[in-house]
Amino acid sequence: MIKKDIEKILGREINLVHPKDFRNGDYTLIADEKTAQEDFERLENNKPECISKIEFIKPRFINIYLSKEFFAESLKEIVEKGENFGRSEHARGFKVMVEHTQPNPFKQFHIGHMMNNAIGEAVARIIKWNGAEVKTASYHGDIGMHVAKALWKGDYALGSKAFEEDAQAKAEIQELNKKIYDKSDPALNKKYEEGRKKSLEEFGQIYERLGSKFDFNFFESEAAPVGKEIVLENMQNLPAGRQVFEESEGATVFKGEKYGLHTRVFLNSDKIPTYEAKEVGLAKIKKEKYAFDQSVTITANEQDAFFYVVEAAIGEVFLELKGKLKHLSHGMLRLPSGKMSSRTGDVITAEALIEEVKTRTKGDEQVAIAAIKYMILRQSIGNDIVFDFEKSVSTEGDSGVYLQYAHARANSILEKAGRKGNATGESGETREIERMLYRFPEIVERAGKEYAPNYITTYLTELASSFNNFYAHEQVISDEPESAYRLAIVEAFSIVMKNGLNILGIAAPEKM
RNA sequence: GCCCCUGUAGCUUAAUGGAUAAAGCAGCGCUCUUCUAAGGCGCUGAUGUAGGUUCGAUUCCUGCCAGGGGCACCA
Repeated sequence: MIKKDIEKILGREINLVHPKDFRNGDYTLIADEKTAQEDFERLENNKPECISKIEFIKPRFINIYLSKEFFAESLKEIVEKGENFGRSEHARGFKVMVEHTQPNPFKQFHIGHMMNNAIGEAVARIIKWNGAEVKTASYHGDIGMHVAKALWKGDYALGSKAFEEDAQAKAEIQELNKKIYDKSDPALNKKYEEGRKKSLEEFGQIYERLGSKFDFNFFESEAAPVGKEIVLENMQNLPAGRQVFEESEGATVFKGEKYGLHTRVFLNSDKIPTYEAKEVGLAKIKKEKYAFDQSVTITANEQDAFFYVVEAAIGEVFLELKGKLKHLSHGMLRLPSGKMSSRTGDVITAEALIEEVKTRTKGDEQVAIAAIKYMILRQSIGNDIVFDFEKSVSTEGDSGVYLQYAHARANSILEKAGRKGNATGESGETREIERMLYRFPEIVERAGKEYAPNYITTYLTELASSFNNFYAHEQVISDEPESAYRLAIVEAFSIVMKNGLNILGIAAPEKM
C-alpha cells in the first residue's frame, strides 16, 4: 500500500525496503543519487496521511516513518480480519499441486520423511495463503527393487546388504522384482498386498499425528505401466533423431547430455520401468487428475541430479508441462549421534524422535511436534540441519515452544482482562510490536513467492520477542486510558501468531 | 575424473545488492511483593581464502582450499 502510494507520487517504480533498525524508520526508499534530493522534496510536499516523517540521509537513503494513526488503523484491520489476516490474493486463480513426504511401503517412516513432511505441509499452506488453489499429494514407492529387497527375507536392510555383497542373492532379488511386477506368483502377491496395506495404515497414523492430510495418494505401481508406455511410445513411434528415448546396452535410456546433463536408465534390460520412467508416468497421472499450473515436488537434495534429467525428459514428452514442474530439495536431518542409513537398518523413525522429544516437553505431543517442526522450518530449505536433542529442542529461546508460549500468554491476558481491546483509544508511544504486526501480510507474500517457510519462522520469532518485551515492560491491564489500546495490541498479536503458526502447520494451543 | 550444493561468533542458524552483519544456545553479570520467569535487560564474540564487478558485496562473477551429495539398469 505504502509502496503504491509513493510510486504514484514519484511516478515510477521504486526500491523500498524495511531498514534493519527501526530507528532508521519503517521504510527506506533507496533512490538514485542524482534524483534523491528531488524525490525527497516531492514526497515531503505530497506526504500521505499515513506518514509522519520523512528524512533524507546523505547520498540516497530516504527514511519514512509511519504515523500513529497508521498503526492504530493496522491493529483495527488485524482484529477485523481475524483468522484471515495475512491472506494474499496475488496467486489467485493459480493451481498448484504439492507432492511431498513419499514414504515407501515395506520401509520405515523415518526422520527424513518427517523433515520432508514438515516442509511440504508448510509450503502447501503458504501457497494456499497466497490465494492459490492447492492440492497435496503423496507418492508411495510400493513397487521396485526396494520392495523386492524387503520381501526377499522379510527385512529391507538384510536384502539390501545381500544384494550388494552376494551375487546369488542379487539374482534372486532381481527375479523377485520381476515377479512382483508381473504378479505371476499368487503366494507372493498375497504377501505383498498384506505388507503394503500394513505400511499404508501406519503412514496414515503418523500423518494424523503430524497434522498432515493429502488430497491424492499416488503409487509407483500405477505410475509404472503408464511410464513404460510413454517411454516406448516416444521411442518407437517417432522417426530417428526425434526419439526422446533410445536403446543402449540393453536398457532404454534418455541421453541427458544435450541438456548438459547425463544419461539415465528409464527401462532396465528386463523392460521393467525404473524410478525414472515411473516419474514420467506420474507426471501424466497428475496432470490428468488435476490441471495444475505448477507441480511442486519436494525431495531430499540427493535426488537433484535425478530430477534435472527426468524433468528434461518430461519436458520433451509433454511439451505443455515444460516449465511447470518445480523441484524443491532439502538436506538431511542429522542427529548429533552419527549418521542414519536405511540400507544398514540404522534408521531413526519419526515416532522414536517424537517420543524422545516428548520426554523433554512434559509429555505433551503437540508441543514436541511443534518443537521438531520449528527446528526444521526455521532455516532456509536446502542445507542439512543438525537436530540437537539437548539444546535445540530446549523450551527456551529460538524454538517452537517459545512461539506457542507467547501466544498462550497473550490469550491468558485477554481472558484475564475480560474485555476487548480498542485501537481507537489513547495509544502512547509507538512500540516495536506495532511496527512488526502490520508487516505480516508482506512476509506471507514473500514466503509464497520464494517457497520459504523460514521467512515466517524468523518473523514470528522476532514478533514473539517484541511481544515479550512489550509484556515485560508495560502493564497491559490497568485503569489508564492506554489500557484499551494495549489490549488491542495483545489481541492483534494473538491473531497474527496463531495465523503464522497455522501457515507453518504448527499447533497454536490457547493455553499452556 | 566430471557435475551439483554448502562454507557467517565456541555451537546451531538469520540477513529481498544497502546503513553499525541479526538471533538462539553456551559463558559472565543483573532481573520474579506486579497480567504465565517456558520471560526480560546488559557484556564477550563471526562473513574459508585470493581477486573482480559496484557508489555500496555475506549476497553477483572467477581461481584456490575445505565439507557434503550425485554420476547406467536402486529409490
